[in-house]
Amino acid sequence: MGRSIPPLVGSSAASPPRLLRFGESQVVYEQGDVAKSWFEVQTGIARTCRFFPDGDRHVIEFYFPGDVFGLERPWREDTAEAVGALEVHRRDHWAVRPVADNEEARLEAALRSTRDYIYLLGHRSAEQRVAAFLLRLAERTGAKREVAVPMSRADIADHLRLTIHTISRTISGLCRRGLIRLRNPQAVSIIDEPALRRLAGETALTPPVAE
Amino acid sequence: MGRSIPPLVGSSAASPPRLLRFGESQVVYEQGDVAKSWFEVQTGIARTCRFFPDGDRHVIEFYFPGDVFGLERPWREDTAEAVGALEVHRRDHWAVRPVADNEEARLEAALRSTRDYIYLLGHRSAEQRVAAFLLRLAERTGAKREVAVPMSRADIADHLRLTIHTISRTISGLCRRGLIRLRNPQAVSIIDEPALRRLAGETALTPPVAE
DNA sequence: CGCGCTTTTGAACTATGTCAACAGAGGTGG
DNA sequence: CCACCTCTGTTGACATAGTTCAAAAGCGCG
Repeated sequence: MGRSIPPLVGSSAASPPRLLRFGESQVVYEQGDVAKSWFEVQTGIARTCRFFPDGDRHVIEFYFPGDVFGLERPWREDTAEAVGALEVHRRDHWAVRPVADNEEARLEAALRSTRDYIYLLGHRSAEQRVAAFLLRLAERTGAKREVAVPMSRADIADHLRLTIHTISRTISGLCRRGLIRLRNPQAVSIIDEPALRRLAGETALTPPVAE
Repeated sequence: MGRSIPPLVGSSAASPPRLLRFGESQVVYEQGDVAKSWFEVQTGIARTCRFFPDGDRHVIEFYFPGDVFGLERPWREDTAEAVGALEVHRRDHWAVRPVADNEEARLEAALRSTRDYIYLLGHRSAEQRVAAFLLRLAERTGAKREVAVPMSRADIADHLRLTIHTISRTISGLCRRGLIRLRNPQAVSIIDEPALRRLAGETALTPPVAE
């Protein structure tokens, strides 16, 4: 499944993108900050999260190389952090930004994807969520069989709204049933993709959308 | 809490709104239809839902008099139905539509509200959800103490992602604890609003947004 | 009155969370 | 190079919120 983000417009010659590097869990920007720029992942993975008064964390989305994030204005709706080593291009000027039409398209896509996410959260079991997550991970990273899982169990748990225990148990369960194999905690082999797909449910998730 | 929907523009003289009436559970438009018009509730309540292959239903939102719904294009993302008797004004022409800027604002508001909704679904207990639902109902209908609950328990359940049993039990529980009183299943009196608010959690929900 | 709805309530079940312990990988310093 | 430490992931035993199943209670309507 491809990216549905509209192409960017404007010449970057006007303000060349700056390459920024972040380490494990370093903050790219913080919830509530004034938004002055947006980012494109070069290498590594970024995550956006919201933190709640009760100390709870919600991982909204993961961004992979080529993905764009941090487009929202005027304030950051969420905090962006590096999952492991991360390189991003920062664009400082709003002149270099999706045009208005595309902005609307972007928001619509974001809304649609958010709704699929609500479906995942509201209507699917732990096993279905994990299956769907792995499949999407494979799709998004272009992996066929050997899927890299660079984020921690805690990241996955806070994204799927489960605990690390349930994630771990569920993954073990999928292994036991022969749907996947675990070379190591960060490397999953998909053995029986059709079964995994069946488990995840037909309802494909729409691709993620930058914000 | 007020509506955050931008004001509408365009003269309705060009195409006068048409008044339509619907009865209990009649369909205003259906998921997948081509969107040719949008609606403003005059009297009664409308609900938008999504239906899933497994027969599951998700009630996305309720719309009260003055609320606008069905703005999305080019296809209906969800089905709109009447909750009891409903009168709406239909606007047939897209000329009479929020302007582009406002459209963007609307989508942003919708996205924000959807995120609060995710928070409700992902991080709150049944009791907290029901409390929040009742308070929002009161706010939206301008009720102080005597809140009308025109939708069925099934509607509420499919909106809060619980079963009718849990809804019913939870409401009974709130009664037993003296936070509310139940004159009849469709009429709740809020007795201890501060306690109800505390229960619902600080995190106020943003007002609903038409689509 | 009797039927068909919605709501309420009770009892048993189950998925997931909580608590607790252990295992393995990697890093650091002796 | 090994001993130790920390951090993450795994696993087990138990707790519990919410579901499921079953039935009764209220209510409108023919």
